[in-house]
Amino acid sequence: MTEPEPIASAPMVGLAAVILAATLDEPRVLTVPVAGQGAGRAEGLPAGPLEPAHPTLERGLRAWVERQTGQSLGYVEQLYTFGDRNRRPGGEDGGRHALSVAYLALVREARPAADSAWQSWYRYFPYEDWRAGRPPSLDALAARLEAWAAAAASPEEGRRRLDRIGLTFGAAGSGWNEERVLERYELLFEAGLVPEAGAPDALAGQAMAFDHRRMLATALGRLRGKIKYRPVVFELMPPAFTLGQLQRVVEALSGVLLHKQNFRRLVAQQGLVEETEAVTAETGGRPARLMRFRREVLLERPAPGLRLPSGRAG
Amino acid sequence: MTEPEPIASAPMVGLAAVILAATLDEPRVLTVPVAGQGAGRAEGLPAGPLEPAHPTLERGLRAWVERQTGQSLGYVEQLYTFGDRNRRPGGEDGGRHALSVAYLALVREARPAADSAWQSWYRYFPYEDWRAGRPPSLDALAARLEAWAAAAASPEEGRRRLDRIGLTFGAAGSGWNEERVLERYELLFEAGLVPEAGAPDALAGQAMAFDHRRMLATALGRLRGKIKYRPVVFELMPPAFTLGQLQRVVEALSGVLLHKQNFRRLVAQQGLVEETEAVTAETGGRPARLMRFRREVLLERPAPGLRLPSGRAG
DNA sequence: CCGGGATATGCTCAAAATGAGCATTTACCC
DNA sequence: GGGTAAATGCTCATTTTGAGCATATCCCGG
Repeated sequence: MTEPEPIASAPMVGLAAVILAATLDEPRVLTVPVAGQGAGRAEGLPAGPLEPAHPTLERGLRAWVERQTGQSLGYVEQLYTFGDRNRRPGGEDGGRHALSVAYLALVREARPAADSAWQSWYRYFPYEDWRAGRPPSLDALAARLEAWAAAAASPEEGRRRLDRIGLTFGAAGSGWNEERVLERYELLFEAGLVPEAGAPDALAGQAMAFDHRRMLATALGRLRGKIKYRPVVFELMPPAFTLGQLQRVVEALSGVLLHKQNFRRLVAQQGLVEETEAVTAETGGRPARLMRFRREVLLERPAPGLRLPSGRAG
Repeated sequence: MTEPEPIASAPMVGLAAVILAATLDEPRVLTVPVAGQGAGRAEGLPAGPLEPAHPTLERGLRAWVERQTGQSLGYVEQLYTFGDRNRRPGGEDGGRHALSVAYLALVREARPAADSAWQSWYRYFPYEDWRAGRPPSLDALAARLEAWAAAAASPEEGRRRLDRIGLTFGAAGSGWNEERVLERYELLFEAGLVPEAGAPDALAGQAMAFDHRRMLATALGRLRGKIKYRPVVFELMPPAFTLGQLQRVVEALSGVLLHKQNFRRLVAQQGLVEETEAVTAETGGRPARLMRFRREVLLERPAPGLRLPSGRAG
C-alpha cells in the first residue's frame, strides 16, 4: 500500500461513497471525520484514492468503505464523476487534475462503526425537509437570494438570477420540485450562502469537507427521482414492514407528505408488496399488517417505482 | 502536447464523447476511425486523454472533439465513468487503471469533418429499431440467446438467464422496453453474441473499437429515458420544424412508432412549442405549420418531456 | 366496562390524463 | 376533377389521479 511517486500531470482519482439509510423515519447519511482543513475536523464522506490493487472502481469503493466504516454495501450505483470545479487547488492551469468518482449506496442496517456516524441528511440541507410544512429557514434564505439577484452586475443578469431562483426554489410558493436538490445547492453556493462558499452561518445547512456536500446533494436528487420509477426504496426497508412505515420512509426521502390512502392504493396495485401472516403491535392505533417486497416485480415488465402524488397530508 | 512518462500505478483518464444528432429521420452518432487493433481500422468515438491543460473535464472533452471532428458541441452531459471491466489489458492486478469519463452530447447540425462520419446508430444496434415492426434479426438472436441459456452450467443458472432474457428483450412479444439498451447489449455480450465478444457475424450489430459500443448503448438508453421527462429532443431539432418532423425524430430516437394525434395533443398541451407564421411545402400532403420550441418552458415548473405513449402506428 | 385517541383499511367520486379512432382540410399529381 | 398524402380537429371509453368519508381495531385512562 505504498503511495507511488506522483508526477505532475497524472490525474489523481479518488472514490467516494454516499451511503444512505432510513431508520426511525429519518433519512441518514454515513459520515467520517476528516482531519484538519482549517479549524479542527469536519465531517466528510467515506472516500479514498483508487489503488492499483482494486480490481474495479466499485470494488475499490467497497474496500474503502469497509475499511473506514465497517459497513458492507449492498445496492451500489455510480453517481457522478466530479472534477469540474473547486477541485483544482493548484490554480487555473498546470497542476494535477483531481477527480472523484462518487457512488450512491443504499443500506438497510445502520450499525455505527469506528469513527463513522449516521447523520440526518437534513442536517446538511434543512430547507429540503417540507414534511412539517415550508421550512422556516427558507424565508431568510429567499431574502438573501433576492439580495444576491439585486446585486447582479447588470439588470439582465439580475433577471436571470431571479428566474433561476424561481425555477429551483419554486415561484411564489407553488411548484416546489423535490428533485432539484443539486440545483438549489449550486445556486446557494454561487450566491455565497453556504459555509463552504463563505457564509458566516449555517442557515443553508451544515458544511462538509471538500466538495462532499455537492456529492450528497447529487445523491439526494438522484434518489428522489429514482424512487419514482424504480423500486429502490425497498433497499432501505427491513424484510417485513407495514405500509405506514414504507410511506414514512418515502416521505423522509422525498421530504414531502403523501396522501395515505392513495399511497397504499398505488403500492397495492403496482404489485410491489405482498402480505405476510404477521401484524404489528406498534404504537397506538389499529395493528398493521406486515408486508414484504415482492422481488418478482424486478423480473416483470417495467418494474415501476413509487410515483409521488402531490398530496400534502394524511 | 508531449505525453508524460507513465508510472506504474497512476490511473490513465480518458474522455470520450457520444455525439448524437437526428437528420432525415435517422438517428446518428459521430464516429472517427481508430487505428489498428487487430485487422485494419475500426470505428470509434471521439476520445482522448485528460490533459493538464484542460481546465475541466467537460472543456477537455470539447477540445478533443473539436480537434478530432471539427464539431463544436452545445448540449453536453456526463454519462458514465467506465473502468470497471474490459479495460484492464494488464491482467487482474498490478498494471494501471484505465478510466474513461464518457459524455453525451446532442447537436443540431451534421456537418461531416475530417475523418469523422455520421452513422445511423441502428448500424450498431439493429435490433433496437422497431419502427418497421419487430426487427427480423431478433428471432435469430433470441434463438441464440436461448441456446446460451440452455448451455448454462446448472438449471438454476439457466433459469436465471431465461429470466434476464425475458426481462430485457420482452417476454413473449409483450413488453419491449425501449430504454433497456444497455442491459440488452450486456446480455448479448455475456452470451458471446457480439463481435467484440467473439461472435462470428454482425447479427447483433457492427462492432466498435474498445468499449465504445458499451458507451453508445449507455447513451441511447439514457437519451431514450430522458426525452420522457426533459425537453431534450429540441436540442436535435432545427429552429423551426413541423410536428410531423418532431414526431419522426422522437420515433427515430426511441425506435417505436407513436399515435400521431395523441402525440400532437401531448406536445400542444405541454406548451412545449408555439406556432410560427410559416408553413412548409414538404412532400405530398397538406402543408404543415412550422413550430418553434418555447424556451420559456425551461423556466416554468417541472419542464416536462415527451412521454411516449405505447401506440404502434399513426 | 366505556369513551377517546390513533392508526389501519375500505370505498366512493369527480377531474384529468390516456389510448384509439373517425372525419375534415388542403396541398400536389396525374 | 379525382386520387393520394399528410396535417388537423374532435369524440369517446378507460384509466389514472387527487381528495375525502366511513369503518375497523388496537391501547389507555378513568
